[in-house]
Amino acid sequence: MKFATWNVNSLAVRLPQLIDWLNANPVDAIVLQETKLTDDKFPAQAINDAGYQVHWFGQKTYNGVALLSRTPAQDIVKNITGYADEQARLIAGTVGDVRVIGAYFPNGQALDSDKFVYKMAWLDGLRAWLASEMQQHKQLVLMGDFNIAPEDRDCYDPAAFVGQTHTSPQERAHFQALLDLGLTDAYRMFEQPPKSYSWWDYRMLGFQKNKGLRIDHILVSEALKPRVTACTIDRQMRKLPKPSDHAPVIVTLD
DNA sequence: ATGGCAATACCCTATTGA
Repeated sequence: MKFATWNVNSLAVRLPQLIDWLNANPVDAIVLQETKLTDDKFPAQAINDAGYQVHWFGQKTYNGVALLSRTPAQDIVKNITGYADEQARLIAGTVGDVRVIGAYFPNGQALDSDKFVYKMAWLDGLRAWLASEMQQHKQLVLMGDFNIAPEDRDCYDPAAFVGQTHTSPQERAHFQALLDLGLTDAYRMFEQPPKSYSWWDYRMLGFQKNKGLRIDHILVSEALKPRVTACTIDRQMRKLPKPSDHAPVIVTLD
């Protein structure tokens, strides 16, 4: 069984890459972030034709998420129950015996910005909802673009990020709080190449110089953890013409 | 050594991303 997450940075632009990727990587489910499409513009037919069921939840210009699965997903939830949000950032569904949650965490922009206040409140809301969700679904995976680099080794230059978002103690405390709920970072269950990242800035030859961040994550519940056999980042996607700035992350389970 | 991007909306320059 395989699950994946990918921030596509506009599904309108990245749809051909997604279809090609699904053909080459027949995962059981994948969650997408930053589709940047209103619901009426979502390319459901092309995704169905590729062999996937899909639920989506979007808005114009920003955000937007989707859950694709080979078998139909049940009990779909959009955004965080109990946290009123104007932005389309989360979608959940049950695929087989696993509760799959796909999320596009807020960026935060700057530590002193209103957007950072929103990021903290959103994370509070996520944790509260997730705690109850995990009680109802022992086999659960939370994946997406977390916009948090959990450790210094997840950032190409930790010193340069001091005072900025993505690596701040506040954000890392929130990431740890998710782990404390009983979740495990699937990527770190295995030995990985040093300087492994999932996002590289389009500017400054970020990818060519491997100046990146590992901010796209797959967290698994205790019940799911023993089934995990691999977790990888598909860097190849970042090498294509017109790439997303994020690479897909894939987890394999027994 | 430095700086180098992309997508969207709306009206061609601004905003946002991370």
